[in-house]
Amino acid sequence: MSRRGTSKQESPRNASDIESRILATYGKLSRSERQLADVILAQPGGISEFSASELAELAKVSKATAARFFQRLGYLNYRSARVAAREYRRRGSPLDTLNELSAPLEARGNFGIHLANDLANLTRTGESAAPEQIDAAVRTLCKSRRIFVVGFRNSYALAAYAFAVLNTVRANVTLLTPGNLDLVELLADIGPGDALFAIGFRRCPVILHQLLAVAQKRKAKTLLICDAEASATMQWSDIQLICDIRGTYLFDSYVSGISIINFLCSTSALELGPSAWRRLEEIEELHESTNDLSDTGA
Amino acid sequence: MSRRGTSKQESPRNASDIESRILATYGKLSRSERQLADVILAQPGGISEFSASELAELAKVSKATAARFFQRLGYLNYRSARVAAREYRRRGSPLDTLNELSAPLEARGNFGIHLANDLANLTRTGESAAPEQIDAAVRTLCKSRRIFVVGFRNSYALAAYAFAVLNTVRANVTLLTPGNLDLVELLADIGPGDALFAIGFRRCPVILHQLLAVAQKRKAKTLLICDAEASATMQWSDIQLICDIRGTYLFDSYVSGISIINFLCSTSALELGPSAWRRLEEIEELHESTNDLSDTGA
DNA sequence: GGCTCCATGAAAAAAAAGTTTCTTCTTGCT
DNA sequence: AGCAAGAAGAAACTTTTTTTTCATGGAGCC
Repeated sequence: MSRRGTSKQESPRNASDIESRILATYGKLSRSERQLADVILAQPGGISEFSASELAELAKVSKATAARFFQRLGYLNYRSARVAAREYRRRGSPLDTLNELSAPLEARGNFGIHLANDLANLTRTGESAAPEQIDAAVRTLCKSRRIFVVGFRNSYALAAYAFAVLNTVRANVTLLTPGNLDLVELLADIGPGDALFAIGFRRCPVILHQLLAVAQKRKAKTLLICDAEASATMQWSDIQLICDIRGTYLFDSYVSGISIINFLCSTSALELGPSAWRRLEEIEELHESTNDLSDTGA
Repeated sequence: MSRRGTSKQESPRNASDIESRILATYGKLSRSERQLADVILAQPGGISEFSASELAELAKVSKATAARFFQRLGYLNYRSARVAAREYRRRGSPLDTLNELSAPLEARGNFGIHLANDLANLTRTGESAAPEQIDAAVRTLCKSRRIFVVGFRNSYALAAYAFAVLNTVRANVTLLTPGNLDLVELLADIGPGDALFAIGFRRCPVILHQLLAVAQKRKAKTLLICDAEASATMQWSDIQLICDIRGTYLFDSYVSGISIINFLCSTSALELGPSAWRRLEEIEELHESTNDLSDTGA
């Protein structure tokens, strides 16, 4: 019982978060206070990541003003504002429910953060992508006689995707599955006119370097999709496409890799024109004739 | 030359974030340190929201230990760890990108359009995602004794991804590779306490239905990631996560699928807690001892 | 057993952070 | 102009946080 927090301890307002409180009084703020308000509102992570002094400094305002600001906002002091912000942000975390009463956990909030991060990855990747590298990649994918697709560990999934899509668009695409001896055959086989399409995101095995190096030595084109940290690998490839892969928590995000691969293959299909369409059509017919797809819809 | 960061200032490691640093040494930590590590890893928002004292209290450990912990992790002091965490989290903030570019995407020609489409897919998927389905999915991934991951055609790549990530987090995960006889073995083997994690995007073969149906009949949990058009398949699964997959040109876009899978696995790791972290560390160590990764960076 | 080594917490010391006081400055009003 | 009110910074002050020092206790070794 007892809605704690309505006591004199805290603010009379029951406004939930700092942002609301600020916005509710934004018009009545003085110049310095507004500077502070602006700084605070501009923090996507909320104020709990900052000390009052830091905020003051960011707003080019004295610590005194900052201290007063939070009191005027209705908090007992900065500390209580900070923990309030933290609690607020925390609502909706799966851990919450886990810790508090293991009943139905409600994971709403964090998913949003996760998606926002992936959105940012995509956007940044798009911004930094070099058009001429993309062009070169498409040309390579279209003009090479044979294409070998390779990727290890996490990158294997992307390689599998690239293979699946590319293979519907053109012939002579091979996915080198890790762990078998195809790799050796490749080394014996690859040459001018071929291309090695490598996916080499963070934590990729050294063998990828070796494959790229050999392919290059044999005059095959080498195309690498990787992240910015893979600079060691990049030097072994003719064309590099660099993706943003930052994840919110433990794992890197590969959405931008997937997206680029899709784009490359789509564009290649466009470039190949009728031959690609004919192939797509044939594949479709094959599936229909074997009747193995279940797309009857709703 | 010039491995910045080797100076006395900071750590010799170039590990980017605190979580990585912790995982890299998790096994070598003492009891108290591990308590701290657990508390820290359990914070989805990172440490920057907390003071070292607060962390110490949460971990039931003295402030002294906390202070030492961050130094041992390679930071100059707690403050620098906190700032690092904040910076790390900040990179890639959606605000960053939203504020800074927003316009130029469309100036990027077809690639920009393509990316914009993927962005929209992600956003829509996020908006329509049902939190209780996500919760249920995470619970299933954590609590099931064994998990079988399956996907055909394009969905195979996503299944491979799901397998790769899930497998770093928990044991008893199996990827059913299409085309071999594992499928039959599965049918004989699966039962209550197991889960079938199926990726069934458009144009999936009927065998997926069959697998799901059998799993369900045998009281295994069935979890399906699919698109809105797969309603025929959905009826065979206990939990459905529906992604937007509209592509700009020939191919569907799987970015939202990748994103959801990443989220599910991350959240599962959080929920599994120490057991997941220990596993991550073991895997990391195995790779290090076999020396097969090439992460030396620049 | 006696020894060292190391982890740990308690407490002291050092350093920041946060709050209050006091003074200055601006602004608006008469 | 003179005055009052309020805002803001500097600096003094208080509180909290962080680091270091020191003492204790346990694990492993001779």
